[in-house]
Formats: sequence, C-alpha cells, structure tokens
Amino acid sequence: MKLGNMSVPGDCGSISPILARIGDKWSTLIILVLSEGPKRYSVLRREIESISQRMLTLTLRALERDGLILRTVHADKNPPQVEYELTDLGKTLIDPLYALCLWASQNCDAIEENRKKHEAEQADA
Amino acid sequence: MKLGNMSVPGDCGSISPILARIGDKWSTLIILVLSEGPKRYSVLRREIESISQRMLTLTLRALERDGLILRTVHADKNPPQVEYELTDLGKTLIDPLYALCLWASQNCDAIEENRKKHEAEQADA
DNA sequence: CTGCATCCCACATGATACTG
DNA sequence: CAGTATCATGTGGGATGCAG
Repeated sequence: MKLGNMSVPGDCGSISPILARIGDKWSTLIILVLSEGPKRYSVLRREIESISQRMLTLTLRALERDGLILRTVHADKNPPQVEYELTDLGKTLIDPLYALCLWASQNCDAIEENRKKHEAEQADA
Repeated sequence: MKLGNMSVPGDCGSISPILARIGDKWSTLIILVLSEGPKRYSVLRREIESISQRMLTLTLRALERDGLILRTVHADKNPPQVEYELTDLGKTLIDPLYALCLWASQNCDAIEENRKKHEAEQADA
C-alpha cells in the first residue's frame, strides 16, 4: 500500500487485521490506561467505567495472546490479585495510539459540529 | 485521561466514540486510500477489494457526515461520476493513521509469533 | 456508474448469575 | 478479587435486486 510519498511495507491485507484488533472497541482504551503502569483487574474495571466484566476479560486475553500485555497472578496473596502490564511490544504502541487519541480530543468538537451541520442540510433537502 | 507524563485534554468518554469511528473495519482503509488523492466510487471499490458495495457506501456516508471526506457529484458527466476526497480535517488524520499502519506492518510478524507461542503453551496446559 | 433498499445471518457485546 | 457460564440482543456486514 502506498500513501502519497510514503509507502507501507507489506500489503494492506496483512495490516488490516492488526488494525482491527487494536482498533476494536476496548483494546485502545485498555492499552492507554495500562500505559500509566501495571494495574489490577478491578482497577481496570473501575477506570474504564463503561466496560462489562466479560469484555474486559475477553479483551485482556486477546491482548495477552498477541503479546501486547503481560498477565501476572499473585496466587499467594489474599485476596488474590492479578496484575496486567504492557509488554515491551505493547509499549511501542503507546506513541501512535496516543497520537490518535490526541487527534480525537482535538477534533471531536469539529466533528460534532460537522455532524450537526450535515443534519441541518439534510433537513433542508 | 492521563498517559504517563502526557495528559489528554477532554475525558476519555468523548474520544472513545471518535476512536470507534476511525477504528472501524473500513474507515481507516478508506482514509488511507484517499490520502493518495481524490478517487471515484468505482476506483475505491477496486482498490479495497474485500469491501462490499454496501459497506463502502455506508462508510463513505459516515465519513462525509463527520466532515472527513468530501463527496462531489459530476452530474453532467455520462456516465455519472462521483468523486471522494479528504477534507482538510480528514487530511490531519493521515499522519497518526499512517503511524499506526507503520506500527502494524512492522510488528505483525511479532504478533503472529506471540500468538503461536501462546497456543503452544495452551496445548501444554 | 453510483448507490439505495431489503432480507438475513453471524458475531460481538451486554446483563446476569454463579464459582474458586 | 478475579473470573466463567449462560442467555439475550443489537448491530455489522454480506448477498441480491432495483433505480436514477
């Protein structure tokens, strides 16, 4: 795939699935939250208010499977604790993801505005 | 939301929907393809092989609604032509998106490997 | 050529309840 | 605390056919 002057090594068919994973509803959020440092399961749940227990578990597993996060069980503790943290690979995702986040926060107003404007035009027609 | 030393203006509740939009299955691909320049509907269809007509239209409409792309109809032409291009707002997305793409292409092998390794460990247990 | 409408199914996600 | 299991559901997305 090429992008203007830039070119992406590898075909776009191979990056699309990756994009799908990190772009899914929760992965990005989880990675960003974990970028602050290791967190326990319950902490993640609290910080990502809207996520359901189920999806938190599923997403964490998927990210672990891909080697983006590390899951550490402290079985000796009572109550039991499980800590999640980014792997080195996972950490390399912080920067690009943060850039995207920044873009989103900077432009969400503009998008919102465009949406309203568009609705208004629709009403005319 | 905070990310290590960095902090994101606005709460994460507001950026999540944005991330969801640009992170959906097709938006990223379409934006990247359009970053090469304006394209006609049929051209987009050809370049993004796996997309269905329906999803192409739907995604284009959504992106247009958000002011990321511009839709221009050349009604005078025969056969009719419709051209899509990135708006200025849309163009600001290229860089962060490209960064992500680059990451994906650079690390998809590592991820693939991790996945296999993980499966092997599962088999042991 | 462009693209809308309809049908339809699979899957992703949510809610709730239960377990070690 | 950290999950798992089950059920219910909404939506994404493909196929097809029609229209301007």
